[in-house]
Amino acid sequence: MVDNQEKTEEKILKAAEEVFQKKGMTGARMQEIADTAGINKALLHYYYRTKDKLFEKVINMAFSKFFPRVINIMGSGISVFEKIEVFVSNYLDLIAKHPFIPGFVINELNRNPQILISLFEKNIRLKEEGLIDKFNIQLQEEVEQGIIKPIDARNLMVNIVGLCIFPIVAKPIVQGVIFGNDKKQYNDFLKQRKEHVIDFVISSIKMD
Amino acid sequence: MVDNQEKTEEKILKAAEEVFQKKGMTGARMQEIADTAGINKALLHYYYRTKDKLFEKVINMAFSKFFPRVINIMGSGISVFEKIEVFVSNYLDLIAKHPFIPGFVINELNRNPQILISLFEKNIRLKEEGLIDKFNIQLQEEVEQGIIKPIDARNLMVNIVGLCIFPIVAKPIVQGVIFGNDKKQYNDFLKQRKEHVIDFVISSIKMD
DNA sequence: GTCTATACACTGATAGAC
DNA sequence: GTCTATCAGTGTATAGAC
Repeated sequence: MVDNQEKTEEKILKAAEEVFQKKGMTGARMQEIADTAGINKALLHYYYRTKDKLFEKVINMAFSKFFPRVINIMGSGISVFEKIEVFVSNYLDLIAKHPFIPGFVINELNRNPQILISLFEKNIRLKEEGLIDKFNIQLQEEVEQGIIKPIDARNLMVNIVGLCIFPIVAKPIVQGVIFGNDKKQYNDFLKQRKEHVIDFVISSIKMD
Repeated sequence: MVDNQEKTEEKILKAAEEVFQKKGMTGARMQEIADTAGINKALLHYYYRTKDKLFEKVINMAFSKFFPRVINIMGSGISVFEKIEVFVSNYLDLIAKHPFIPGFVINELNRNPQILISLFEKNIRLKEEGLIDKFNIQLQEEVEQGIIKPIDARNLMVNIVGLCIFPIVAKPIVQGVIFGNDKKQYNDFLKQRKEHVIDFVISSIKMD
């Protein structure tokens, strides 16, 4: 019954993803995950002996969904402006597809920072590859050429990712405080964000 | 023993703040809060009958620490550029003083958005006062005067708050991924953030 | 592999003495 | 107000039948 096995494991992971992202590690209940997967609680422990093991798998999936692919755009051979455009566009699409992952990962990492170590082992090592340093070299070249105003790669990258992620992660506050809990206004706001963020960032660093 | 009463309640609230912010609502334990406060678990229930009541008090304190005061800067009589400067400066100081509150509030609000309703009742109602709309009118005036490039208040405010909050809320990722877990580099990064964010935002919207 | 039943520990909350 | 003792409920995890 390899077929059933794979189907069950798939169901478990999908259910675990859903419940963990909604309730968090401590708030999630094995019972609820079992119910969501349409299986028995004991079967959950048959596949993943402990809640910790299951959680580790789920947060690993979440992390690897966001980091490996998109961040490599930074290493491609296009100009800084093009990189900003491609990155923001891809990143916002990814966030739209998985809106709960950024907040979930950030929150659980804050509660237990040592998770990051395990995450690094199983994902692409950014530091070793020197991606950020390489991007910074390109950036400073364009600064010297007078294309871009002085800025360092760390600030720029944090700004870009923050501008992309914040409106989603802080959805209750943005929708509640800024848009008086009007869902439509909030959704319309998100739709125009891609264009706006690209404009905002490039407008900030482009030399007059 | 009014003196002792106040002291105990103070100790409880301080301990509850610490534990709830560190572990979250579901992860926090009444026992740990009692231990941190140096009192008995039963005494906790004597002051706050349930965990929910205590949590509500704590998240209310956290919320009211961030919203009422600083956001009113938007309503003062200074120029848009000055508002940005004052707001970012005050906001980053406030975050530095209470680095765990933004992530705590955002996370708990995501898990239980209805908290916001109770929060609104007990804090200044932003929507009714039309603060954002007033700020937008001022903004559009300066746009028409050719001082500022076209931008709406919602995008600008989300950008500013996001740029301030993100590096703190996502500390494990920023410190871990961007700075290879180098604490000193991360702290140095935070120190230069105030100046950078102000520059970045104004540079983006200032008409050439 | 999948189920039912259950063990065992922990947690929030209360009772009652001081 | 503050403590000790304790209960009822819930949670993770396992045993054992099929």
